[in-house]
Amino acid sequence: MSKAHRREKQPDAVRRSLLDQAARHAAEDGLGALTLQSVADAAHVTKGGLLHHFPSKQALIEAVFEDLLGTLDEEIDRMMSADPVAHGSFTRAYIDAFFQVTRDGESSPWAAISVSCMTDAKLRALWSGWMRGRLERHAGTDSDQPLALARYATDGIWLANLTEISGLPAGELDNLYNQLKMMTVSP
Amino acid sequence: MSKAHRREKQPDAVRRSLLDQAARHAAEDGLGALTLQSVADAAHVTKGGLLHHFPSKQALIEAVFEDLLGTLDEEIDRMMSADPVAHGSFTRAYIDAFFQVTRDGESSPWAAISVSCMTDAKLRALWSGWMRGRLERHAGTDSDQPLALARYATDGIWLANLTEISGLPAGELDNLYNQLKMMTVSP
DNA sequence: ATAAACATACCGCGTGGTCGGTTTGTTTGC
DNA sequence: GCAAACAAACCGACCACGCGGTATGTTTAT
Repeated sequence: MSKAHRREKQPDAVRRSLLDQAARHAAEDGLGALTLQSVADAAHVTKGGLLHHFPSKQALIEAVFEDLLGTLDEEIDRMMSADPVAHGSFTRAYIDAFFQVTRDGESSPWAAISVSCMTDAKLRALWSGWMRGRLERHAGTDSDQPLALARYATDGIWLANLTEISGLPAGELDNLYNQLKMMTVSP
Repeated sequence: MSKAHRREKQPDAVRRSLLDQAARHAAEDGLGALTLQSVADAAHVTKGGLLHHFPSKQALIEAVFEDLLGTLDEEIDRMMSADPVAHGSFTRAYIDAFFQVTRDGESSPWAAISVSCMTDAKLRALWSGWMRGRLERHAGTDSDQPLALARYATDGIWLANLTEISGLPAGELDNLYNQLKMMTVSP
């Protein structure tokens, strides 16, 4: 019994809240368990209100994913601009970004979403498109094979961290992080 | 309109068929799209018959996963026994096994299942348990950090291969494979 | 006045799961 | 050897529920 239509209209804030809550719920219970009702409730809006912003469930999910990709882009750009060395700068930023969400654990919106993303063809395309674009853009500095291997290993670690109940031990995580970072500075 | 109850009873064969068809459907359309009805149909049994073998959908899925883990175990054991070098023998078998299903692409039962496995807490536990047990068992030969990194990279490659629409190019796959194998023979 | 931003009520449908019955196998008693 | 008795395998009809989505009303902003 929400009364959002009696209060001041704030479409942007509502939309933002919907995206955030959808990401949260997906991260907690998996994308499969995501419900329009639960998201609407969490954002203090009715299901009808949600469907006004996003015409379908699929549209909502894609919007969440694109939003997440956007913040990832910003973060990586920020890190890259702070990196004095050119060679492997994208790979280092990639590693840093993923270890950051890895340390955050399940609280990170990325947790379940990017995993469940594989089940959805559209999201898969979005992700691989993002990755392809990014690799093209940094072809000059990040196309070496050892760098690719470091990125793959990062993905694997991130994946393993999700499967483990309480995440990988912090010490081991640090070791892996350092080793990966070293891989990016070789010729 | 199945008439399986009129024909000769063959519970083992039916159970096997149910597991296979469930794995197939999950691999094709994702675990989320898995339906008791579709699995039962594919196995030429009614939904009631299916629920006689597996008391719930969850039970079916877990059984499929355990079955898959069993075949993976066999395969890895077989490969390890054919490996003359002790150091890193499990890691090599692990790499080989995963590259095999990677090359198979979506046709492999592992495709969608192990991805969707992350969304389900029970399956996650099964997988991490399997991995933990295996690592303990081969602690003497496969506990080096470079080996762990190689395994993580394998996971990452396998994951990337799923996200790409038509899989990674075969040539690049071979390069990565060789590089990983070389990582396992260092001191 | 008009459109956007919501709420409310409702529907169709597919789903997982239950239940009682029917057929086939297997064991037991004589 | 042969029924009777019991258990396992399987069917077919059914149900309750939750889901995504629609249609329409009401409030607010411009």
